[in-house]
Formats: sequence, C-alpha cells, structure tokens
Amino acid sequence: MPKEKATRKTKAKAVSDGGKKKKDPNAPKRGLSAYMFFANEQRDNVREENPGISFGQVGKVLGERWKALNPKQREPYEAKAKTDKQRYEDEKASYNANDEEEDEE
DNA sequence: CCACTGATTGTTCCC
DNA sequence: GGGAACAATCAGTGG
Repeated sequence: MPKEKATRKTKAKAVSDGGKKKKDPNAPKRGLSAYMFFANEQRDNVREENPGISFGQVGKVLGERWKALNPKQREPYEAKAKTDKQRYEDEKASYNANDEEEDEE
C-alpha cells in the first residue's frame, strides 16, 4: 500500500473514555488549512467547469486539483493558512496566558 | 528526543 | 444543522 493513513476521521471517538488527550479548556481552534482557502477559491472555479456536479465529485476533483497545483500555486493558499495560523497563535497566547491567571470574563 | 494520534477548519450535497 | 470525502496542520502526550 502506498500510504494509507489509518489516522483519519478521528473525531469519530478518539479514546473511549480514557481521557488521555484532554481537550484544552479554551481550545484555541487552530487556524484554517491551506486547503480551506484553496477550496474557497476553487469551489467557484470547479463548480463552473463542472456545472451540476455533486459534492462527491467536487470534493474529489478539488483535492486532485489541489495536488495538481505546484508549490508556487499553493503559495498564496499556504500564505493565507499561515496568516490564519498567526491568528491561532494569538488565541493560543491568550489561552496560555489565561491558564496562569488573569480573568477577563 | 522522536513519532503518532487526536482535534480542528472549510467546501458542497442532501435529509 | 450535521455528516461525509478532500487535504493540511499543529499541539500535546507517550515511550
């Protein structure tokens, strides 16, 4: 097998009830992924080139196109993802700061 | 120290 | 509103 990530759709039910990776209290939801931004733009383009296609096809072609793109093409998307990540960092910072003390609300 | 795994995010589709 | 294929990503925990 080339590469089968058995680590997918984990949200199904990570650990039964062990409670190993306790979710963060404030959970600074990470920034979006490059794919998220890519989909935001391509979603329009893809649907335009494939009028009347179902989500199943859209999602698939979307992923294929994404990989079909060159690193330089993903640059703008990765750049956005990076920007979002920075936002996430800010949340993480506040989340960490809150951990110490500081009570705003 | 390194690896993995779990959690998250956004799109569209239909119920 | 949510679940599901599509991909990325990152932080925390374990050995």
